[in-house]
Amino acid sequence: MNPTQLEPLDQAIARELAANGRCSFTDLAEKVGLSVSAVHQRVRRLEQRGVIRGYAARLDGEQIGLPLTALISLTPNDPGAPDDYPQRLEHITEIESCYSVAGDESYILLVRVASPLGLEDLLRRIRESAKVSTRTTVVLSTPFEGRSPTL
Amino acid sequence: MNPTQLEPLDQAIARELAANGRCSFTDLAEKVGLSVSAVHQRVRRLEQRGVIRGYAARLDGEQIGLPLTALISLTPNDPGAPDDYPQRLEHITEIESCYSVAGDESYILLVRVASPLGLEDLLRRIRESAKVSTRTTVVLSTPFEGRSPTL
DNA sequence: TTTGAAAGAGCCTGTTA
DNA sequence: TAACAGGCTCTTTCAAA
Repeated sequence: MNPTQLEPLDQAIARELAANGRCSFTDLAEKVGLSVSAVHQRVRRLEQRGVIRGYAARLDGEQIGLPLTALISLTPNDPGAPDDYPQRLEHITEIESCYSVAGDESYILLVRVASPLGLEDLLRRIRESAKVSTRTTVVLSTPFEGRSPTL
Repeated sequence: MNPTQLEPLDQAIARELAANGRCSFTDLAEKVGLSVSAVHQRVRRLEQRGVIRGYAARLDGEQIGLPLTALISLTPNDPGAPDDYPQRLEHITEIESCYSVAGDESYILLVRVASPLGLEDLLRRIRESAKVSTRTTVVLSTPFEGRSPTL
């Protein structure tokens, strides 16, 4: 599944792009010590292989009108039902991430909403869409988030 | 703090860059219906204001050698100690995100490691650095993650 | 897989409206 | 604020090793 392991050069490229997603190929080439075209080719390959899944601007929740973050744990109401919860939740755009977890609960969602009222409405939609009970943990502040991994 | 609210044009730009962080200014200009230089100016302003906090390649944890994700809840050992936990944890690069939360626990961390042994070692370092008890929820799979918000 | 070169596309500044 | 025009940089493809 994991062919060999990421080559050091690819590792360096991925690390750099994780930290600075808009880095130019020229800069990238300098940093990893390859020609521009060689770097270009490797980046394309990393994208094709799915090592790089995409690029995103990281936005400030406060400033884009979604100041309220929460973690929502899901417990199935009907333990016999088929486990298609992610599909049932996919259309709810307030859900940024969905993790299937080991433990008392089945899933944990990370969501962002505009207000407590928005959270209330979101919870209602999650419960209805997925037939689950929810337990919500409100995020008070975010000391740091989305740091790039050390490869 | 949130001057007025994000203008529709800035909103469109932020939305596009959240979905496609490497989008060229030329494409961006077409999509939002402005000239390239006007878009350029707005993007720079969004970056300066901190609406856009940066750009990142989204990497596949499996393929970069960090297949194990976990959520770790922290409870202070000494409730009287000053609350500088984020600072105490900042240097631990396996911690991708750190949320201060309302509830039984004080913080929730999202971490990525290479193996169960790596997780064990990480937990030890977290407990030592921050003087906390930990409760760990292992992520079994990630149906989706880091979706861009709907502005 | 890497390089270098070359053409085109895109970036970005200064100026004008 | 936005558009335009320039000079310059970056991207992308190609042939060669």
